Amino acid sequence: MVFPKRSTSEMESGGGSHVAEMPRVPKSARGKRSIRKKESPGQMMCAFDLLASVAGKLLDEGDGSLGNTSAAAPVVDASPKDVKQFKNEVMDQDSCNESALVSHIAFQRPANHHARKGEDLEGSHPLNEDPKAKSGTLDKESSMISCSKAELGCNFAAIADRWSPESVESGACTGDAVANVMPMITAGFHKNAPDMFNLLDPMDVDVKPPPLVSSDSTGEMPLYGNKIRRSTSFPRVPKGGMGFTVDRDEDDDDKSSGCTHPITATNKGFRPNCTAGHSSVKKLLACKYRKVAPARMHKGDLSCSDVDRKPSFRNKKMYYTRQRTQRSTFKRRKMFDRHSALVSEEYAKSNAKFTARDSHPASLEANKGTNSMAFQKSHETDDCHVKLRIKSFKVPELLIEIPETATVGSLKKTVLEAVNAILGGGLRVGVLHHGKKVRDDNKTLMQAGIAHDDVLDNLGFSLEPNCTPHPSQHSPPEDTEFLETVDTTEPLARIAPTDSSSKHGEIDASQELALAPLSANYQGNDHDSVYSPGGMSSPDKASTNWRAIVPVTPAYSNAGAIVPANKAKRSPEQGQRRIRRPFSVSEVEALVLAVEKLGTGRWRDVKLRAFDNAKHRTYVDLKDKWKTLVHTASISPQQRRGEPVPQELLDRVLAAQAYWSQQQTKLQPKTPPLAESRLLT
DNA sequence: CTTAGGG
DNA sequence: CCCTAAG
Repeated sequence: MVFPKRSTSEMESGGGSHVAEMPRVPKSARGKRSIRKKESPGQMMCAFDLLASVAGKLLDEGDGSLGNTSAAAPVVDASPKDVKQFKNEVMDQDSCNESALVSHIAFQRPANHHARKGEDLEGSHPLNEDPKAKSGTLDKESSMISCSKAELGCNFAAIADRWSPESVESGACTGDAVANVMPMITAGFHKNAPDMFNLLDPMDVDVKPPPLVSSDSTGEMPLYGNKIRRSTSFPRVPKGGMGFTVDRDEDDDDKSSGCTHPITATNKGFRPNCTAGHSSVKKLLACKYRKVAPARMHKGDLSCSDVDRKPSFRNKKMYYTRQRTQRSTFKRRKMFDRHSALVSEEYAKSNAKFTARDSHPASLEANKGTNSMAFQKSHETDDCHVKLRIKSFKVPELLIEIPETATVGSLKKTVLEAVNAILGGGLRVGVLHHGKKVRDDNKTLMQAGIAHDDVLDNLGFSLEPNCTPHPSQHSPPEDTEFLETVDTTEPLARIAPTDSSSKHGEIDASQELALAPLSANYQGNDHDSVYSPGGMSSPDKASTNWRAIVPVTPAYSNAGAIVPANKAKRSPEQGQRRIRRPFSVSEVEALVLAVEKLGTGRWRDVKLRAFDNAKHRTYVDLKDKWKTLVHTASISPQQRRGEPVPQELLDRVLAAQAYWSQQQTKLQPKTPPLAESRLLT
């Protein structure tokens, strides 16, 4: 048989030479893995990404304490100067930002806060205030808690205002087209604080933010197009069928959630370095945080609950800062979790404005569900395109608790993390039209009244918390999965955030978290149809009402409660088992294909080759799956359980298994690789 | 971090 | 899937 299709083109470094990839290439021979990250060409960054990236940079550069190498230089002594520096850095970064989209991050001091705080911040890092005093200072407005901090020993008071959807909306709508919003992050200080310094400058948004929405020619949302379409078209793939092939680069489901990327970033981004240790961040939203890490919320993961319990792949990757991130460690994450002090953030909401302009005649249908009723694009044909630009998103509030003794670097890190977390997973995008929330995701823009000629100022976007209140609700995880998330979410929006990877390849989507990821990468993946935007498939899930915010917010709003609450509820922190995600036939196929080519024993490569986009599915998972496949293939069909795997695939499994094990043994003695070629034929 | 295996 | 031992 012809097994391994040995194409010389393997990705492996050595790759080419003869036939098949060598079963085992010495690591040294392999290219640097870290570098291997693939980048997807066509992706663009969206506002979310930008924000995230900014944050990432911030973090990254932030201070040595964060970095591995620079560990030595804890930022500890913060002199006023440091702060300044910090600020500058930020600004610089901001300006550098490729995309330029970005927003500012400002630290504000609560007006009523003690002056000291401000001082501390500015002056130096370690804040020596009396914790108590601080907590006392909380605003009344803030629903959050002071208590928790005490426990934590954090000095900053966390403040959280809960925001209601309404508020969000209103904010969003407001309208000046131009207003930029900056994500404000309130750390310990109040949000309204009078004086704040902007760390980042508002960039000109002009720069073409990556098209959140616009792209012209394509007609559909550039980025997301695929996804969307797919979703619509294939609400769900029948289990048995092999709908899509997973095949290499594309497969997998995770893509959908945009969250992923951002999230990922987050996690990775910070290195939990202990140095900073003290501060950790916890999201209020239980979900957020966790999710973040996991990144994917849809499918199986229900939102919050399951997220990523263990640090596994998902978290790991954060391409953001580090290239190598792919392989970043769990450790970080773990550490992070552990130490985390807590930062609670409120949901961030944000709004964005965008302007719409004319556009091409393309259709926007993409976002609408398949079934739309009324008109499709009845209008004139001319401009069916609505171009929008989101100038910036504001992250309304972020609560962060951090010890006074924390370094500035840790503060940065914390903020970054919080931002990433939010971006990553905890948010979904809402669309507001004339101040009203447009909840029907299936409507076409036209139907929703968002026409090219109308849009400009009437359209708003909001970021809403994306967690689900209780995982329990979901029924079959599969079905439900995504819906929640999607539900309210505007298709477009979801899309937007995405692509992290594209940018520099850095961000991976790994995280499951967040928003729908959309990275281009995923295109092929959906087979699982994890998310069916349309939500059409399952009735139950129906959009039900998981409106984003509603349920969730309340729960978490009590800050005080939150912290403890989360833990109490489920401290997923360390570990719950990951949810089970049976391999689909297409995934199996992809696996088989990859193994045929790469052989057994090179799981990391298999992962990269065929499941790079599947955030969940670690190489260990793949190896395990292979193990089970081999077993499955060995037993009688009657004894097999679960979704049946086509016999053809099983046969290939056995053949590949046999082939590669043979190779392995052959090589052992000292057989030259060449031998294999003969064998093959 | 990866692999390989056992649980 | 998880966990661990070994590289």
